[in-house]
Amino acid sequence: MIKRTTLADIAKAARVSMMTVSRAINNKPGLSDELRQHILDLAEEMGYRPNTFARGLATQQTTTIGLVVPDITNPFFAQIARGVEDAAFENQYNIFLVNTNEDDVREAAVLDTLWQKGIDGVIICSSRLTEEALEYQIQRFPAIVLVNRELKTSQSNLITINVNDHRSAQRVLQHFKDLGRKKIAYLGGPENSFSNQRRLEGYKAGLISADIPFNAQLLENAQPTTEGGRAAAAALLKRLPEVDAIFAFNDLVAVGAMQVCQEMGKRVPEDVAIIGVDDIPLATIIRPQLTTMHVALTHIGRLALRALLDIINGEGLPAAYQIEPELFIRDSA
Amino acid sequence: MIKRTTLADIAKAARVSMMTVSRAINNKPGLSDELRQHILDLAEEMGYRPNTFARGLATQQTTTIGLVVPDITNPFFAQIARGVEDAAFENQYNIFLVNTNEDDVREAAVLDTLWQKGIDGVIICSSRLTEEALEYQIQRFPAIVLVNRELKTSQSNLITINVNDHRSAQRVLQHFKDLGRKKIAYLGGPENSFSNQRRLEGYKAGLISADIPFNAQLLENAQPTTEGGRAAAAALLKRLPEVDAIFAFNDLVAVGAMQVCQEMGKRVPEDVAIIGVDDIPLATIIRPQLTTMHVALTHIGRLALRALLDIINGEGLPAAYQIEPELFIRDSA
DNA sequence: AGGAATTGAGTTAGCGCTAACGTAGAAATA
DNA sequence: TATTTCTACGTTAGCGCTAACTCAATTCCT
Repeated sequence: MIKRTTLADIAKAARVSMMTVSRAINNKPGLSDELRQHILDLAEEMGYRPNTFARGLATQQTTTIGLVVPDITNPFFAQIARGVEDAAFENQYNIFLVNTNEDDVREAAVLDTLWQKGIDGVIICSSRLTEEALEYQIQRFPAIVLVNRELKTSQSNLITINVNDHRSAQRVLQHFKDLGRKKIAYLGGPENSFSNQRRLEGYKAGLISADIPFNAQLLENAQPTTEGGRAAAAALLKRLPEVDAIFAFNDLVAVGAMQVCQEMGKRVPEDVAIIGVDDIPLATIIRPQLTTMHVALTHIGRLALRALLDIINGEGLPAAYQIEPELFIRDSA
Repeated sequence: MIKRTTLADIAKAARVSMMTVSRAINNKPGLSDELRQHILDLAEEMGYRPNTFARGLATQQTTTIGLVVPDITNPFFAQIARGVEDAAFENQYNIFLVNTNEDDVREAAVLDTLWQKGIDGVIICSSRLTEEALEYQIQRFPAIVLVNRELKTSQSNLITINVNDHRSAQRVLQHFKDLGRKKIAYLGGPENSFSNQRRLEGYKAGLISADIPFNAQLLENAQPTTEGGRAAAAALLKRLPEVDAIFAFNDLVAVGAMQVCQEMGKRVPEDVAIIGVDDIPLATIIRPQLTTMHVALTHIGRLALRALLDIINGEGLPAAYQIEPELFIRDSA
């Protein structure tokens, strides 16, 4: 490994003090243009790159943030992560990526190690921490952005970004109503999921608008995977074979449900119409292509990073962003 | 934000020197057990967490590594990343994640910023850099692991991990032969991809074993996406409608090809048998389920991290790992 | 019992960088 | 001309931590 060129090396070569070099590198005033250019040329020539750790120690800013996701393998989070990373790259920030594996103990543990690194802020996606634990984390980090999670109390160093799940569900119900469907089931996600609760409310509100009475028999909880969708759909259709529409917690669940329908000899969308949420790539790969509530995931990622930088830079901004999803009508409904 | 507890704070509270506290925290010899315990208790009580940046500055070790992938949105890399991160978590390492967007200029740029952070090592997946550029990177980082990329020269701080693409292709051809297929096409990946070249060689070798003459008409290059697979398969089948087997560069290409076949009224696997590579989650979601060369992706990720730590810790080890994929026979062939 | 080896600390210096203050000389002002 | 104000740099100190050295007190050996 080659030895790094340091500020001191350049200072010696240029026969000036380290401070002068520092000023030149950081484009700060206090030296003549010729000298600045000379130092810059020298730095270039000597292959100088500032050591960000050392700079971080001195300035207490690391230009590094943490990104906490349940599972990067899930395309939903992968898309968000991609958006975050792209925006971070543009702003010269680096990101620490950690997976919580949907486990709140591990989530607390990784936040702990992240905090040790002295990072400037964290973006936490779909946190499983309790309200209390989350508040503790918020007061220890300089800046936090919460994606897919709400918090009752508001803090000055916190911004939340949430999808409008309520409206999303209502829009789906609206579409089912337009299609003339009456037996509309909801294949919900994990019970402790916040989005699930909001979508359930939206589902109920949608039923009221469509003038359809609520029926608890049409509800089933599913793990947010294809397998979970299969299991939940199988249970649902065994209990109520006359279901003619399914609103799924997400696209994976929707695909699982679609498979089960087809295996039971039901045609999609003729016999059962299915709508998912998220619009992951799979939605257009599967046949029939999935009608789904499109959520601009990479956009959320970019927004999350910008929001975080806004907090770090002390700009006054909304404490909460609401993302409006859009119904993408394809072939399954 | 709360003020961090530092070593100095504890030293003052315990009325000992900072060094004594440092020794206690890092479990180094040189102090009595009682004093050590007392300091540890105090540290716990005061909520002390070492500042890893400061430690990194002093020790020149950051317990941080970089992970460079073309696109975390691609399930192939997401799985590997997950393996890397899991193993990193177990070893108390943190990872910087960066996407190159399959662009060699951006790849060089992110490696540059990574290097500035003074990280202990990098794992680079599917590097697009030239041999020369890669060698430059290798000599500037303490440790490097290359996944899905070979290098002619060998270096002491470098380990490569590659899938046995040659054998993989041969195994596929073997299976097609067993199925009695004769017109076997290869839908290759990008021309500059190393795996693609190796698979093409394996394909040719497989043809020889199967006693089938090589026919360049059966070759088509595809972008490694579903869309790319569709385009390539369409071109292929237009030219040579009698194709009865397709070996695809990866599962996404295979799925695209499968769709095109079905849309043209060909049955899979009866009329056209299709085999992919990688075994991403999609392979079991799609219908018919995809027969594919299974590659243990998270295992590769874990292996990559362990290999990197081995280099960092100066353990003598193989310079190259070869991963043997396995044929998972499902419904498409 | 006297010197060597060991134990349990403290002291010093420095990782690479920057904030804050200091200072010489030139230019501007009175 | 004496004084103030800039301009262009240099000096000092410190971010939080650790490596390497020092040193006093105890233990051990012959």
